[in-house]
Amino acid sequence: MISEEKQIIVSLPDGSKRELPAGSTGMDLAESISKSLAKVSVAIEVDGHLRDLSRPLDDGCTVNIIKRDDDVSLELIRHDCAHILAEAVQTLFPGTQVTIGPNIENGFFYDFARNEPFSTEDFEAIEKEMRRIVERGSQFVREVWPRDEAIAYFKDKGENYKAELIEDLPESEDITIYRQGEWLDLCRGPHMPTTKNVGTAFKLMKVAGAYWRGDSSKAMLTRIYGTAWRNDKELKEYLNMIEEAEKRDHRKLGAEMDLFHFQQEAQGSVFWHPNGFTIYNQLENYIRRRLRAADYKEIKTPQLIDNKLWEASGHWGKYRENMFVVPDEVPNTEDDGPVISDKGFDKLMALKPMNCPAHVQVFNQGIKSYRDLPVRLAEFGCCHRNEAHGALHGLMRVRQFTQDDAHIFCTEDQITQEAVAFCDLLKQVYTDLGFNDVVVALSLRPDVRVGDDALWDKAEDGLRKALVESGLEFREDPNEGAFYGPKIDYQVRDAIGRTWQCGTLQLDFNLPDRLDASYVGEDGARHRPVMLHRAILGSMERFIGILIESYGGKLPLWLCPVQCVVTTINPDVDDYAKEVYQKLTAAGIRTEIDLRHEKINYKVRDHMTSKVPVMFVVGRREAEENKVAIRRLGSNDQKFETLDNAFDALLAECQPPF
RNA sequence: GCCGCCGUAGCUCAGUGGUAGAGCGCGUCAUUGGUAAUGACGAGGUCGAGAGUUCAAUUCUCUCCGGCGGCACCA
Repeated sequence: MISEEKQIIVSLPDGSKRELPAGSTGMDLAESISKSLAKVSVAIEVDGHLRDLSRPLDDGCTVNIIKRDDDVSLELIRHDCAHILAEAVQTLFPGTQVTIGPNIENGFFYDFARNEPFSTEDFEAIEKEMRRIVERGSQFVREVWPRDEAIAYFKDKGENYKAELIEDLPESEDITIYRQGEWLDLCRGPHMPTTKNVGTAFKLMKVAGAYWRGDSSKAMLTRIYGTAWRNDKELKEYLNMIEEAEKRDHRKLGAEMDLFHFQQEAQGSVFWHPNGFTIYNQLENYIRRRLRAADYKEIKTPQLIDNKLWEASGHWGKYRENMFVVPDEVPNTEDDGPVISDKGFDKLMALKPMNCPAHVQVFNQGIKSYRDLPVRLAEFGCCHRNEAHGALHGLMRVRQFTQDDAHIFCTEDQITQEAVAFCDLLKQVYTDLGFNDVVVALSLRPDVRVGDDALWDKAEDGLRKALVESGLEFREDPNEGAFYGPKIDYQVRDAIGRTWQCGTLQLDFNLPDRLDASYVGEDGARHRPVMLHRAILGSMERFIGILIESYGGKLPLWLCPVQCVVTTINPDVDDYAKEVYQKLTAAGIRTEIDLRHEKINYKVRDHMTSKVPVMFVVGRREAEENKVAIRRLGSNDQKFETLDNAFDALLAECQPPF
């Protein structure tokens, strides 16, 4: 009997089409292609959206069958893992409420509400239970529930967080539940066919606190993080990568290379050591040269400024909680009585948390004509911010830091040219410093804002054009701009993949108005300039932290604290070594001489472990022939060169990129 | 700031209810060496701070400080 059943037609990624009975699922499609394909399939991608293999296909759609080996299946494995973790935790720790558990980069997490905190000592038992659930091979079954029923079900189980989630889902959305055996969870899906598809390549990594719905006024939940991969090899590689990355931690290398330290009397502020400050100065000088060439004028503004200016700028109201406030009063030095009198609190000053208001003061001196614009004022501006204690992180997040800051005052018509010039300059600097993995975001107008739409149009177009011309890939974030203007943020990654904001370009239509900056236009009337806040490195401290991690301490020669060590094999050649040392030092190469009576093996190891990039080793042979033996960090070879040739080559290599 | 973990010599760490140990580093001596650790000896610690329990606390409890991992924050 020929069925009159309706047929549907679906397209495959290669363009071919297949006809299937209506109601056929992804699995049916896979089976129609081949049994072996069906075996390894875990999901389908329908018109670009991942779906369960068990969902029926729509007529005319394009279907990509996802195999477990495919890259996209990683997110399924991780998401399934989160569910399995939740079931395991509820099995072992009854009374624990589940909340949310998404897949993330490299793994997954699940947030639990429980009176007792979890500890990493619980991991072994939880992982064992997870493996049992995987082995059990329960099917993931998708169900659509009526909203009220779902809310009632979770409330009845004491799962108040889940009930709240459902209550907040839009009416238009189906309430979907995924079952795995006896256990179920509210979930949008999709999932793989069974828990067995998750495999065994997962590991719980850490416990952490996390606020419910990311809101610090709400309950603190316990988050368990895990990592999950397609196979044990991938898992092992990832764990090795993490281990290697941790060796590049700038806090660790900072101590090993004797660059800087922190201590609790000045928590969150850096004590730069000679080695570290050499890097700092080299970097600062490089930026200074770049800025001069780009027609910036360097200034220096006060650290301590009366609160009247902060009130005028608006920071006193909005930013004060992060400011260090200082009474402008001679403190009481008697043993009795308070250090500061009541009156002292009426006369307050603050350490600047940013440089902008001070730069407007410099701009405001005298009368500016449109012919003076753009005015570009740069400062290596030392700022203090009273950051939350939990936010401090080595050089990356400190309480005292120096921005490579500048403010450009220009007309509305100059926004684009200035943005283009800045993006070019930033790209050039990042290239010189060896960065190409930069996350760039363009943040566009929020709902609440100052300035009219025509100005925002001009500003956003200018920034977009600048980014396109600079050739960096970027994403656009609607609504994410500041109320005072759109901005570009440049983020770079540290050794273990955390991103840190470094460069920024922010347009400001507000501050010139608040602080009454103006210029005389061609028409003889006074106009408001547009203000561009911009930094290339962001903070000297943070950027040096990133540099250290990015190079694993093996910095480019021009930034190295010690560029060359001259050392001897035996004391007979001390005089020759000194001669070599003086030649290099006289040429400005940062050189140290090591005449210790140690074996050459010991001295080589010593300097290699301190990451000295180049050693000139001299013995009797070299002294007689006026040569040096060159030993470089990261190589086990040595090269013999005449002193003159070695010197010329080294000197050339020590030159900064600009 | 919130949750959790941690704090022993300059560094990395072991250890114990009866006031401490290793390696590296440091100092002295010997060694005069050919490319990633020469040997011996020695100095060095109020066991983060304060309080409590105890005959006795570095060890157990609490509070504080700091560090680490997250979260929140980073106009």
